Amino acid sequence: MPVILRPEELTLKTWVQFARTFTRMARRLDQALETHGLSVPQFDILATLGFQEGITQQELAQRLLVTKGNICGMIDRMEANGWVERRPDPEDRRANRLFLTDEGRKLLGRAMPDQQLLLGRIFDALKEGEKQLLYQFMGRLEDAVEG
Amino acid sequence: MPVILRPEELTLKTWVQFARTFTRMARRLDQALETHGLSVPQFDILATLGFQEGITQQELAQRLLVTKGNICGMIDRMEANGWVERRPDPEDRRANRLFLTDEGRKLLGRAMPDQQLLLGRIFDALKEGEKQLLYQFMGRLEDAVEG
DNA sequence: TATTGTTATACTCTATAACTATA
DNA sequence: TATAGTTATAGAGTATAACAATA
Repeated sequence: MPVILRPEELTLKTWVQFARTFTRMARRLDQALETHGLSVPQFDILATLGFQEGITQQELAQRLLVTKGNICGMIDRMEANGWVERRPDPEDRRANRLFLTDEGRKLLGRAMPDQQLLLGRIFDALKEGEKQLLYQFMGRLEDAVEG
Repeated sequence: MPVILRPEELTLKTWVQFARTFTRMARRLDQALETHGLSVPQFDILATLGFQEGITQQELAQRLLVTKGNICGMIDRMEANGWVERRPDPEDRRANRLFLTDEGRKLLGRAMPDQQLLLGRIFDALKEGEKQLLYQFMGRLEDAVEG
């Protein structure tokens, strides 16, 4: 039975529940990633490169909403682990293009199905149309954030 | 015009958008809290105590989904700032009961309206019924997280 | 024995800012 | 001048685990 909230308290409570749900889901996903020796930000980088290789560090930073200094350190560690590779951009000698190594691709191939399975089980709580709606709501909320 | 996604990609994309929206909103709220010298976790503690004073550190930890060791350090810093107060529980000498100081209450009184204004502006992107729906979805998703 | 809180330790992610090399 | 990346630094929040006091 759905809880109905009064308008005055609805916004705040929705945000609190939003944050709570995000935290719980993120931790569950993090827990699953640990079995692969990955953190969430590292997985995000692997997944982004799996989707589109050859982007620059700057582009990666913008997609993941972090600074380039942050990405630089992340890539240092991930390159040391043999998961990703920096290749000089032949047309702009300031820039690096980022690629997955074979090992990085294999690692992503092991971790991604886990994540999808977990997400699938959780999102089973919503019907197809509800998921579409949620996706929409998220987009509208993101657009409504100023700055 | 709403974007329609194919079922196969919907779950993953919804999660990615979910995480992205949460991050953006949390940073915007954090930015506003900085003007009061507060972090998000600190605000969460003030708000929790503003809602219900006299809880123990353990109870606070459980509500905020963090460990008691974490809370202990947070309260150390916030007590040093003069925002909260530990009072020994007369009935259980192991426990502390937590209270806002006058200054903590004033600080919360300054920071909370900011946060509510910001949230109000962002959540204006959703109609009343949509907010209710989102609140519901979040509760169902949280319940679907195992562990 | 179990629980509350404390302490010590360590780690990850994050940001800022100054620096370099190129554009 | 502006941009891509690097480096150094700092800080917050988080967890784990061992410990003390009390229940």
